[in-house]
Amino acid sequence: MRHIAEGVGIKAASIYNHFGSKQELLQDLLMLPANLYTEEMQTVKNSNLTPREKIEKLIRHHVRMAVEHTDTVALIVADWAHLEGETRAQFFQLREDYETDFKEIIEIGKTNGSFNPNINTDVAVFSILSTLRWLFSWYNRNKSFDVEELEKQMMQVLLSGTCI
Amino acid sequence: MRHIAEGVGIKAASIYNHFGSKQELLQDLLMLPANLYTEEMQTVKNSNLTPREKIEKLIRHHVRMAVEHTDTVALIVADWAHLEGETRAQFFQLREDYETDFKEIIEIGKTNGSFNPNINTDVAVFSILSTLRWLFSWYNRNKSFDVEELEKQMMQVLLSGTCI
DNA sequence: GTCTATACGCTGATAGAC
DNA sequence: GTCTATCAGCGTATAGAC
Repeated sequence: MRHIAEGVGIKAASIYNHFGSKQELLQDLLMLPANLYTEEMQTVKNSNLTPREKIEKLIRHHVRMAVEHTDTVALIVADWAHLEGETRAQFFQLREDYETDFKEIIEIGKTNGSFNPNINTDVAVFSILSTLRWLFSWYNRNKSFDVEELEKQMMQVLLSGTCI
Repeated sequence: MRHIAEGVGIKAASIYNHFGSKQELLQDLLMLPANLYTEEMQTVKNSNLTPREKIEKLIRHHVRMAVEHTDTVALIVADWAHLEGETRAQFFQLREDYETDFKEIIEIGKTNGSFNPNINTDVAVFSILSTLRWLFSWYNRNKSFDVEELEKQMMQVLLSGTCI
């Protein structure tokens, strides 16, 4: 709290005029951006895009978040583990629902020919989301990389692989 | 230190008869397994496998580590950030060298037709290693998954992608 | 090599003056 | 809404008995 206070030019005690506790501060910083992923998922689900287009739109959203809100994504990925009680359960639920929706899109895509039915959906989604979650750390070291090129590359690597 | 001591049935103070400090304990736990990745990379580099086979061998090694030494990999991935001083720099170097070697294999593979020359090597390697680093957490929730099937799936997802 | 006792810095948080 | 003063708890680590 002392470090955070120093960052905004006040003393630690003054933070408690704005947030009830350190935990409440963490919750306010985490949950709002976390909900952005859920909202994007709802938009995608309610669209009439193909499964392939839906996954591409979600990937683009992850890339945009990593690029435009690098620090916020870093906070979510690194510090969700410090959430407690009700809010922690709520975050877990958001995350689990997101993954379930993601998998469902892939499953449907498997049946209509846009995704390879031989791949395990669990493994594939884990791989895609692992990469997208930590993309902020890659971008932190490659800030000059063109955003549209990054989107294109992520699409190719995550969907078509690195081989010929 | 109290928790660790409790885990082995002694008091926290007694740990200091075996390790000079908490930091030293962390270093001993981290650096030995971290070197296993470097050793495997040396073996692969000195082999006469094709680039594609080299990457496949490295992927298999990551999967084996995640499955057979789940807790150790979790420790490395989560707690390397708490390393200090000389050892921290040493860990960074190991990791950086590993990534450089990994990228070099892909680059060579691009020129002789086993990897897609249109993909950005940095992005591809980041994606592959992100997945492999966090695989331990997936396996923690899917311990019953067959190891050979997991190897096969990882190979397919990371190298050929999820699309048709 | 284990224990108890203890030092001491850092952390989150509160009380109360301004 | 900010500050100073202060607290209680926890963390790592040491001293010294057994």
